[in-house]
Amino acid sequence: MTDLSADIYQPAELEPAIQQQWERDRAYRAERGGGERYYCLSMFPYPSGKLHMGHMRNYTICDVMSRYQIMQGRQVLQPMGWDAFGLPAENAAMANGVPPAEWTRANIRHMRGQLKSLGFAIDWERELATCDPEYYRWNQWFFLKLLERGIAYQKTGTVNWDPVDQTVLANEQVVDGRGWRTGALVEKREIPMYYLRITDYAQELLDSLDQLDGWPDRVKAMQANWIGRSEGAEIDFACEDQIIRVFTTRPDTLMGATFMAVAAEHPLARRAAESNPELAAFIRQCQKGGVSEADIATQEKLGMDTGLTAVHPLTGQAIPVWIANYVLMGYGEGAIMAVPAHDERDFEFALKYGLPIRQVISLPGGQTYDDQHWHESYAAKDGVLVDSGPYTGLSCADGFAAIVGDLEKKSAGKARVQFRLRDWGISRQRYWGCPIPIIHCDDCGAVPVPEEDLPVVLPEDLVPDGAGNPLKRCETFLNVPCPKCGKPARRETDTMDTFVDSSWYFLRYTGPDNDKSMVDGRAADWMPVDQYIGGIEHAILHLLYARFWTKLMRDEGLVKIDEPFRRLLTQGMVLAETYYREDASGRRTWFNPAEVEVQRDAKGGVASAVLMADGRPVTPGGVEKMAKSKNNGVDPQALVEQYGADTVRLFSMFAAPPEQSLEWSEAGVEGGWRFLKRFWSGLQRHVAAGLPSTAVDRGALDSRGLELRRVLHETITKVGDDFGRRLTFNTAIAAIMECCNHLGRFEARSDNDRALIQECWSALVRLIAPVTPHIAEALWQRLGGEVSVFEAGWPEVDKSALVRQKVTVVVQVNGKVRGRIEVAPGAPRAEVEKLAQADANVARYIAEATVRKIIVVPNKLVNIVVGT
RNA sequence: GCCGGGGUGGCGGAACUGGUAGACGCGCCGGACUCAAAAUCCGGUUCUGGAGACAGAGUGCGGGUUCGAUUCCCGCCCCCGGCACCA
Repeated sequence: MTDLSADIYQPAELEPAIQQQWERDRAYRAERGGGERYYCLSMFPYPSGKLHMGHMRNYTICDVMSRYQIMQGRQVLQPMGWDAFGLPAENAAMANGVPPAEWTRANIRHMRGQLKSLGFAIDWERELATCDPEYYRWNQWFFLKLLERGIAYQKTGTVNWDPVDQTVLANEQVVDGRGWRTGALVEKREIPMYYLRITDYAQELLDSLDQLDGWPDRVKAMQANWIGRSEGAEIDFACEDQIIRVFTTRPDTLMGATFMAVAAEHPLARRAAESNPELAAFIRQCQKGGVSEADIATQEKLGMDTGLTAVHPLTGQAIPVWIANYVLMGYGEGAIMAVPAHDERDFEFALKYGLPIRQVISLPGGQTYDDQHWHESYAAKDGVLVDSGPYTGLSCADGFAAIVGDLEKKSAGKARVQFRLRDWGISRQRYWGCPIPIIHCDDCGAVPVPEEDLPVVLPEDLVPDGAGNPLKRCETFLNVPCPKCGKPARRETDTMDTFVDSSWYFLRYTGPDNDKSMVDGRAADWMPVDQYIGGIEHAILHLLYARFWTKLMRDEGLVKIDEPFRRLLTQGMVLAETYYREDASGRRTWFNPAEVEVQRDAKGGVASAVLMADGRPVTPGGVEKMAKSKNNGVDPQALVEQYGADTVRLFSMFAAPPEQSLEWSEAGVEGGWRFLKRFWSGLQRHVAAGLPSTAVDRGALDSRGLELRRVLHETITKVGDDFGRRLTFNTAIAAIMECCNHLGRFEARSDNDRALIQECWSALVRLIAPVTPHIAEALWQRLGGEVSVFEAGWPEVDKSALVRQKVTVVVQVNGKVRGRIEVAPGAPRAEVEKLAQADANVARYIAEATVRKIIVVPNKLVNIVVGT
């Protein structure tokens, strides 16, 4: 049967046909087959409209790992869903008047189709969207449980306030301290919000990081720093009839405290301002600007003396109390004792306002304090206390203990552990989110919605206009009788942080059809997730909240696990070159790389770039993250249509290891396309000559055959290790390409050689299958496969094929390569040394010198150390 | 500002535990095929010198440890991610 069209690689016809075959067989239902379970999960997408390269990369990584596990005989769950609530839908609504629900659902439809065209082994029967009431009702239900347990509670929080639109702004809506739509100067404002006591779990979240062997160390380090456990002391300073409580990690420096500083929101600051208009004005000034930590940390340090003094708990000395904008109300006690000699921020502040600086820790070499050169060593803990009264001469550690001990005796302080982590504020003053199930009654206060009334359904026909939450104007939503007393009451209009939605979706995938409970016994079958894959930008917040939520559900008796994700892979960003033209006023117009043609010089360097439309030059603007603002986004869909899904998948796995950023390159895609064409035609030529009827006879192979077979089995070993352990798909693909190059140079001289070629193709098709599943499936059939290539199993390594007759050993003289010798593997040291010195080029370097030492690394290297 | 990561040929990257720097791919150069081009195939390709054998230099910069450093240590520079309401 010779079908001529089958001789040409035509992914546009091939891929949909293969996909239909998989769909017909329901090939990727998680429950299919037997074997050990493997849950392979990628972070679900926000349905922003179109699939972008970052999604494409994320889901391809996940699919490669899933398919590799399927080929290992495992039962694999690879689900997909939609992180469907959030700000972009409201922005889109403002821009074109479409309700967020409509916009979101249309995007989901479109993106689902795009995902399907990429051929992922997803179990679509488990798909979920967080904007569906069947999903978010469980957010609400669980929130009520947390309220009962006291984990959820209400307190005020600070938000960005746009005074013109009279609305709360997200941090990203604050641009240079101004509201994005109105341009008005943003203010801080305190409003009531719901919080979750994540700080109750701070120690456990920190401790259980140790269990996460499969997580990158850098992510664990970031989380540990974020949680920020510090051991120190709380110290009370009397100030008139009040107490200022501070937390410090350095009670040993207490004798060096020369002033105190409180946050602008601190009760003492407010009280002092009541009788002092200047202070009140300063506090108002501190109220300006955004709430983000980066803004606060980089702003100029400002302060003002309150005129009050506090009493030093040990010396009884009066020290001034200041208001300072670098003291945060949200951390510690909102007040600090300032020790300018041993804290860089206190130092900067003291220098600026002429406050005294008192050194209380000795410095290396008996150095004394120098205003001009504040140095990090001033924060060191390895000196001894000086000028510290009874504590002088103690080490920092002993001073710490002695001072805390004395404070405890005086009831003026005690040792305490403090976390940097703050409780999680989950209230959002936005429409497009999960309603917080609370009813406000004038008589009964904030009343939880009774469980049987859940879900509180979000009306889907509202259109936000930028001036506050439209739920506040939606009478049918707002008006409801109080569940306690039955009098008219109003619903809470705040919705939940979308991080709530994404904190447990991976659990819901295990039983998405259960309308009786949040999760069921199936969670135990699949959890924890064996492999989680997503962007490094989620290293802290999402992953911390998901870990926290899992522990909350455990403590509610819903799951039995402590940690949700066994292994984590954080993928890098997708970048592309940018091109622009600048007009007379310096404004830049950005051109998409697809519209630009690059011209190269004789060495291959970039000589110039021109816009294809008009042939005139454009300026390369460097490689940047794909973004609308730089117009350097490349649409995966267009590439799938041009080259097929397999080529796009191949390139994105080949161009960089998954953890690193990936630089987009059209030429690189072409390279992937050429490889697949060669792979296809090479295999077709072999098939066209007729499939061999017998397996290879290893004993009958000549040296060329043994060499090819050794390369093949080394490749199988390497690819298995790269897919299964190292997760470096780029090197796996390189190894497959290299093996193909060997195979292409191999000339069949006998039927046994042809049987070897069959062995090679049979293995190579299976090795490449996780990356390029469609072509592999098609070629597997042509090789005579009767079941899907994904049921065919992973090729086995024949260890006997790996044995080498000779190895090349490098010979160095004083660390520089001077020659190479061939020896039998495991040759005795003496023989290797002799051969190395006998090498003609090596001999030139050792003839005139004395050999002092010879280092031999077996089967690799000889280094002859000579001296004159 | 704080926390985390990165920097290797013309380009993306490889070198896994301190042992041949540059695998694989792109680009470029040369050749074959073609009337010609495209596609395809073959060869070369870190830089400098040399016809070559070979030699010297070389992994952001400056030091250090070591027989040997892209890899370990110290000090810098630049780029990227996160900083709690973007997701």
